[in-house]
Amino acid sequence: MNLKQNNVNCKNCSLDNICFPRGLSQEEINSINQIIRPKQTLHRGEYIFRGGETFKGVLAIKSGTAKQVSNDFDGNEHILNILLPGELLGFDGFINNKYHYSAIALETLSYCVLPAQSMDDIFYKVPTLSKELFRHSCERINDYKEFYVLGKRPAEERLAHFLISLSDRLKKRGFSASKFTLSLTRQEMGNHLGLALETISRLLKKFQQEDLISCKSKHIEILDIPRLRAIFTYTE
Amino acid sequence: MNLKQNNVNCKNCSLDNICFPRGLSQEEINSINQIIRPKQTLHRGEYIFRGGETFKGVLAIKSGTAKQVSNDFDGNEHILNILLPGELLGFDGFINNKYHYSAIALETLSYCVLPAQSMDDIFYKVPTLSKELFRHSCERINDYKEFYVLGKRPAEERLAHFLISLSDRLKKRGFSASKFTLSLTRQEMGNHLGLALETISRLLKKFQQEDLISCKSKHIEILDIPRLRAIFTYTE
DNA sequence: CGTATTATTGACTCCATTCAAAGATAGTGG
DNA sequence: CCACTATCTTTGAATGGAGTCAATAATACG
Repeated sequence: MNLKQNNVNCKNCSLDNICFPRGLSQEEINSINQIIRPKQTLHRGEYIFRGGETFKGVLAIKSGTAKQVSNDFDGNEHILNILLPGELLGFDGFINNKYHYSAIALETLSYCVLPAQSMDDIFYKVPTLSKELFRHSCERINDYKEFYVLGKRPAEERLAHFLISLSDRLKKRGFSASKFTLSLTRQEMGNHLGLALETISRLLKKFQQEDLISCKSKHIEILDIPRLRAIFTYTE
Repeated sequence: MNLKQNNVNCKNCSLDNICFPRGLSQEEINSINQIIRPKQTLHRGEYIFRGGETFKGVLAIKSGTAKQVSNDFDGNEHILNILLPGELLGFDGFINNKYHYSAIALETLSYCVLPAQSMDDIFYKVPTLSKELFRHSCERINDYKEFYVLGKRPAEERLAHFLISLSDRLKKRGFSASKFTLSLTRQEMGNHLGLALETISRLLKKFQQEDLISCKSKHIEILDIPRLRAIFTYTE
């Protein structure tokens, strides 16, 4: 462990209003600071954790992006979600003390850890954080409910929703809402959205012809956010 | 409020190992007993809560079944889940202090309430229950992940999974795993699974011709659980 | 008993998949 | 730095699974 890692703490982290410290007081942030293990760095393709591994804690992406992946028994990969900085993962490890899905870095990535062995401590001593973790997990439930409903919609709506959802989440984290690099292949996007990679390709072309987006390889620019948003009609 | 309602308590409830008291000690069960509001009764079609309503608490189905429903802005209903006795609902109310989805009784139903106003108390004073609630919410995340992956599979697998999932959950609750009454129309099943009602009708017929199930109106009997289970290949 | 809702069945249609082949891009080593 | 290779993307054509439409049958309900 080097000094640079130790420098990371929640107090001076730009994600403090999104990540673990959301809703906590200064004192509480100080106290979780002693619990959170500072960031670890990974590169594209490396595993943050694997399905089946023992629960090591709830994690927070500090920088970079990741995909959450489930494997069925045929060996098929299912991309459950894309994770952005400030987003938490690993809640499922709380069930039977092991992770049920894998998380893989999509690009150079760093993350912080709320270690499994301190979870009990948190429930006993930091009720505000327990509550916050609970709220986070409830939010994930809502995310998946949205995915689930969206899964019944036509391909065009699914892709539009995916792009807008990314845009919204990036904006919330201080990144550009209209211009970003998506470290996913067409294959991976299709996998995540339950569509063939050819369908993704055709739809991206269509969106470009309609001047909704511009897209060169992995660089995506949304040219008309409201019109793209209007494509998927489903709202809570 | 009548005496009969007051008689309900977690200590003598048959669902104590599934519902709120799961994993709690006798003393802790005594203490939550004072928090949990005893059962309320509803009839088919009545709302347990409506999307948009203020969060009144996390609920537990005591008897009967319910559907969890989301409405898109076109007024279309989306059945997110079917709830059985001992299952908890209303976690989403924890976000912004309101429910985001509705819950509707599918038949005569009774439920218990862990009131919203005591949630803070629980986080501060009953860490074991906080932890248990957190675990429950994490399990719901996993449920929806499973739905999400399954949503990409063909119609036959989805219906097979739905029936087996019901069977498994009923068994866990002490009901018959092979014979049950499903208070859902073909329309509702189709809605939940993202299929047309005609598709449900055709598939149920097919399953019957293959001697996998027998089904007279709402009464379903699974004749060959292993073979029905083998239809959906996806496993965690 | 009659009416409304729900279920079945068939015919046709369409959206997205699959198959196939060519084109673009990125990464590697000489 | 360029050539070479592997991977990824685009595009077209054909196929198919599930949806839609429609008409009839069965069931539930007041």
